[in-house]
Amino acid sequence: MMEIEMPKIHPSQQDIDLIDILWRQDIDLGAGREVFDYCQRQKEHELQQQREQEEDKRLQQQREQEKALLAQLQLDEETGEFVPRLATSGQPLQTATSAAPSQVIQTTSSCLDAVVALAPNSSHIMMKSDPPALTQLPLLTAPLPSQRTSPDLEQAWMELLSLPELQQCLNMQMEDTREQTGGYLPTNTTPEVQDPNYSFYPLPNLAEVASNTADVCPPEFINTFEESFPNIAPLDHLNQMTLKAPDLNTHFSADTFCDIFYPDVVHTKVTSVTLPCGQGNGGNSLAEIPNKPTFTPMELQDLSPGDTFDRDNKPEIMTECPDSDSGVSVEASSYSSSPEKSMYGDRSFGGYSDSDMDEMDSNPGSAQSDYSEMFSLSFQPDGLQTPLSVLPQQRDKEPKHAKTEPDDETGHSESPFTKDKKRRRSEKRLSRDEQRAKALQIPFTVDMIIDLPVDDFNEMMSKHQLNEAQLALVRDIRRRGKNKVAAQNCRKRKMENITELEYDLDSLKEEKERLQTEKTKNDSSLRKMKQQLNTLYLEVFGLLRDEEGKPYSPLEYSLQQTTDGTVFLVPRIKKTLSKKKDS
DNA sequence: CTTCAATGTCATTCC
DNA sequence: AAGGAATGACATTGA
Repeated sequence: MMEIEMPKIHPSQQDIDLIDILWRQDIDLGAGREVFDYCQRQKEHELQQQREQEEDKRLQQQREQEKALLAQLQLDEETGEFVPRLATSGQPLQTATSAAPSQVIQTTSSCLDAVVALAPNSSHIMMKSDPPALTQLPLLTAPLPSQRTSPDLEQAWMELLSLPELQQCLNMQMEDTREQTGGYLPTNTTPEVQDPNYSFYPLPNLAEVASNTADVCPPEFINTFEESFPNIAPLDHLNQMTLKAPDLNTHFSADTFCDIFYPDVVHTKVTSVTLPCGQGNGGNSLAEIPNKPTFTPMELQDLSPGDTFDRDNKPEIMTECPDSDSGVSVEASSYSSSPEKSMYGDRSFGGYSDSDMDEMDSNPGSAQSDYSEMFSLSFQPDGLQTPLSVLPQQRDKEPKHAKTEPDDETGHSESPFTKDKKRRRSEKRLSRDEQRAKALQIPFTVDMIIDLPVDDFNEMMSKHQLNEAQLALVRDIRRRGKNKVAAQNCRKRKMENITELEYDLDSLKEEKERLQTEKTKNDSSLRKMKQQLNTLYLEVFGLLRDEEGKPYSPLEYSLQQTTDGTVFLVPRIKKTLSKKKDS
């Protein structure tokens, strides 16, 4: 898999990087790493640091620009777009409620920074993300380090976080959780107020993560890492070692995310499961990754800031969230006048509805190809309902913009995974709404929802207490189900009509042919009869004699027959004379 | 990569 | 008025 192209007199950058990788993987190179041009590496390191400083400056400027932009924009509730803020309208986007604990505010601001840092075009980042979404972040960010795909990945993030249904569902679960726990979260009652606290949950990029981890990871590891991925994209040969990036992130993610998201609140919980970032030997973990995904589902849950909200009391939240993003329809968003709708309401932002969510089910994005392989061991098609179960959906989001399916192109044609994927696809195709219903824990089967008569349906609904999102989903499922059948019938009818019309057309063609044949026969017959008549006429005319016994001239006389069958010999002259008189 | 058929979905109209 | 059928239009998906 790895191709080592060593034999050059002066090792190139790629060679050095490759040596680094090998070294960190504890692969015996037969000599110390310094042997492979230590001085050059020092220079490179200095250059790298210089570059980083410039990059930091740039990021700083970008953050300021973003903040300025935020201050000037206002959310359009109807279109879900940001529009230039009017002087007197609306609340400041970043208004923190008085009820919000200080650490939440702190989280928000730090998150903003992190988000801004993440996204080069970070205006896109101004999407909503409700707190439960945080539960997804570590796991979803796991593949982040493979930053050569960062544009795709960022886009995937944008899309994921922008999903109205995701927001809606998560938001509702947030509310449920808050009700049960009386949690520490801000007790906002209006979406507008809620927005600022939930709007910016960061997706730390690699650089950010690395810097944040500096206090727990040995500097040399960081340096090594930074050197190894100085400009990650160009390292093509690293593409064949895709395993490393996720691992790096797994090491960073625990503390990093906690620090960024919940500097105070979450830390205690997370540290109990913090991955051994501080061990300092990145090489070992790098080498382990391909065979041993660092994140197990449980770990992912533990690392999820979101479960801080109430992990103990409502573990099912975790199982619900992954799918719940797909469970809420556009209408759900609109019904609840949720902040998400105002952010990306209706279809203005690509029209993400529950159907859009489903698309994620079957289309792994390019950015996650490595990712899917990484988690192929722990991934359950739909069974575990661990946070990982969000993966297929998230991955499905991709193809809209990255229509390739790198999973099939990675060269890892491991049949089990491929088969599993195909199987999941077919399952997904059969049970889209079922997955949604499952995600929102709808207590009915989709068939019941669709097929029951209205009265029975209403009765069934009245027997269960469903929240708004569930109701909306049930309505959507029923509407879609009915419409799906209607569409099938319609197409069937259309096809039948077409078939019938084609049959009619054939019949008419045959009829036409038959009539033409008949016409030809009749014409022929008519011609024959005319001929016979003419012959008969001449014969009869030839037999006629005048008083002197001479035959009548055909020029002067003609035979004419009246309606009663009597035949007269009529002189033609009179006829011509009368004609002259008329004229 | 393009094309095409099948299918799902949405919007709209009508009953 | 609500629910559903019908259907055109569009998007997605897989071959």
